[in-house]
Amino acid sequence: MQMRYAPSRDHGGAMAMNDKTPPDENADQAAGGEANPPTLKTIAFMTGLGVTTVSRALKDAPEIGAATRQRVQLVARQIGYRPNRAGVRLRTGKTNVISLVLDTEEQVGGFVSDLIYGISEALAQTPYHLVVTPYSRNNDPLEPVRYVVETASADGVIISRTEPDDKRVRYMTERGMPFATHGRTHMGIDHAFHDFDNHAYSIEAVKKLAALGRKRLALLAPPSNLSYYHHMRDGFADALMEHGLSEVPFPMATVDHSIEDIRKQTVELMRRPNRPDAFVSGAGAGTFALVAGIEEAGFRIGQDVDIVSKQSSKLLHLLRPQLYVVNEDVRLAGAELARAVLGRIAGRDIGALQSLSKPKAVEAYETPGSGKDDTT
Amino acid sequence: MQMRYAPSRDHGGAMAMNDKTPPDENADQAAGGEANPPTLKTIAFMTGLGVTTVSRALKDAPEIGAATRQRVQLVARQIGYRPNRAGVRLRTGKTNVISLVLDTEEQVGGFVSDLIYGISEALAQTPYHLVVTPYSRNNDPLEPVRYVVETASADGVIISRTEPDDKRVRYMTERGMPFATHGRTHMGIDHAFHDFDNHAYSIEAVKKLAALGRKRLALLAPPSNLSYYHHMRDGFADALMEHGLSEVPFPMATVDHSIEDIRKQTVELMRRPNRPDAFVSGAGAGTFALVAGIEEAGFRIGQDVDIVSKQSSKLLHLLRPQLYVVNEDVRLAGAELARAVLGRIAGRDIGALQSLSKPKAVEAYETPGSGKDDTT
DNA sequence: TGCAAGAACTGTAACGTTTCACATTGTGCC
DNA sequence: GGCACAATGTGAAACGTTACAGTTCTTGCA
Repeated sequence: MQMRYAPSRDHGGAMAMNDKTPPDENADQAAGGEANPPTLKTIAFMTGLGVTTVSRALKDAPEIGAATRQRVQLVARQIGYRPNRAGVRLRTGKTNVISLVLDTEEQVGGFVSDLIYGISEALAQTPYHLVVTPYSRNNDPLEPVRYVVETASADGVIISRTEPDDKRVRYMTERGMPFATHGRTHMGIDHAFHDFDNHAYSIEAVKKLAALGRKRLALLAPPSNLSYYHHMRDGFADALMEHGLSEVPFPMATVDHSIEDIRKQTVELMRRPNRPDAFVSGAGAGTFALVAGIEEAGFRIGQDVDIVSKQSSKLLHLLRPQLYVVNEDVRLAGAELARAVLGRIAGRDIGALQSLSKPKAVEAYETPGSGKDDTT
Repeated sequence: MQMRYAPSRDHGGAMAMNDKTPPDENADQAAGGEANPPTLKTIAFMTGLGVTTVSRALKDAPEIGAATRQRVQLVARQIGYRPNRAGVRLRTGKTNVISLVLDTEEQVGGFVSDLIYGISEALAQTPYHLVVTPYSRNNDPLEPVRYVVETASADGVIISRTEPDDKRVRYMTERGMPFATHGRTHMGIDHAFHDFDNHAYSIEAVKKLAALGRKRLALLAPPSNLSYYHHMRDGFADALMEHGLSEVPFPMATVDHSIEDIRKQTVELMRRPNRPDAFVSGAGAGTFALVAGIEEAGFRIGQDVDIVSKQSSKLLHLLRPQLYVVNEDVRLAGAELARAVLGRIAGRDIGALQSLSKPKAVEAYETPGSGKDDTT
């Protein structure tokens, strides 16, 4: 698949061998050596054009003749030309990078993996790279964002752990940095986001528990500074009201607490006289702790207590088949978030870049072997 | 914290206002406007030096006077100078990027999150960014690596899912790309790695099961193409021999299979006449499936069957307290891997960049509340 | 025929950095 | 006094790209 350096097409006008200098020592005709990666200059030399023309031709600029354009693009493809990221970035400021800002204390459960995979998938067919920018929950969450903005080290940012009044959102909006949030805000700023509908989730969860005849419900909620705390809590409260159920407050535990803490708090809660007879849980890992605490206090899931839990992995039914679960597709969330930032970067309308993922129905355990068993 | 542009220190020789042009419109003395980020030129202008001198002074080059060096560094610090990554990269080829190459079908369990957090932590105090380069298990694992090498888009690479004869290792070694592997190889190539000692792990696991009086053990192993399959299997076999136990083959399930598949296979295995009375499991998520399968077949953990399992999260004891676990610190692995690549990039000796993490002792469930209870 | 206008292409400069080869001192030594 | 030589600093060029301001043709039209 060898391209000749001075094509003899008698097609465009002056095609005489010109004096353009070949890029460095590439002149030794592809002698099987360690050829440096081709640049615009390489293509310019091969086609006999100027680098400006080549640059333009590759991005379909209108002032380049159709024949030339095709010729350049053909050559570029043949020799596997890839624009040098540093060159582009230096000249234009465009980094082709999306920064995912992550809290490194994030709870277990594959949440982060799935998010990253989802984003990666969406970015795969684009020139964008994904860089992970971590921060510790103890530090200012604004700091990593400020870093990215100040150093202009990404074209777009994805953040999670969104708060109702989120300074990162305000900051990036002010600075004009495209971004998308995992979770919504309530601060009068319109921005791209993807969110799981936790309001609907807790309504469904309560409905399920009501149908099971449960009366006194506790909520294992997110930390109260996060937006989805409010969504989940509001849905919970609304549904309690609607079904005439009461809440057993459980303020000492959130999904951010350690497994150990949640377990302890649950034991304590269950030993109270007015213990709950059901839980709605905001996170899979937390549910592990809930179950442990409940059983340690001497009660049984599905009998004394029912639990509806969100989960992003599929492990809960293996923990206790009696659990009711709602699956949250975090991988999808990642893909949506990527789509959203890319949209913002491309200048698309914010309205089109906001999505809410409705929870599926509450699932009970489906006894295995009920499907077709293929062997023996 | 305002720096004057023409400092009046009568210290170094000629300090007269020179003709060097101020960088773009920064000349309007920090008028509260959107000042562009400072560059070498900015510092050169402020100090009255040439950009070459400034560049040298900042990297402690020997041909710069101590006084000048300090002066430059002071100014740089004051105005918050950060080298422009694109500039450096274009000029030197150095990207200040570490690429983590990940299989996006990776099993659940927070493995990836922890790895990333570990790496991030180690990278935090360096100029390095972490970019995640995904690939699908269906595609050629060499492809993402080739991409990184060909486009020189990172200074170093971390790979996992290492095979005994790993073409990625060969490729990167040939191309001189610094890298570290999560897992060892056996191909006569010396390279940086971090690994968990799975050989020791399965020996400990078998020992534990032997002590419990178990006789017929099955192994939920990694897929046989991966290096640690052999380590784990060899340790398993050695220990069986030593303790005079026998193996019940369990070849139809590996830790890479879906939860569902493992569960099914386990049920089938347990219904055989010569069912195992114990398992050694290579992964936490797999153990969930094992437990489900065992119980579905009508047996009880801790009674009819014992299991020793590796885990990276801390959930197994909440699943069944009767399980025996060995914790694998993946976050540590991440940090070690980062240290290792950085070491390779710095040209350090390979020998110093190989580490093996010994398993801790096999842990039984510690009944909660046995420690100090602080409330009530 | 002359000329304006368009089409097609080009060179130069710039982004911020480092490297190279060179310039300007002052200093020690004979 | 002259000279070599450190010590210290310097401008220019280059990395690969794109934007700007031309330049060279061809073509249409008065």
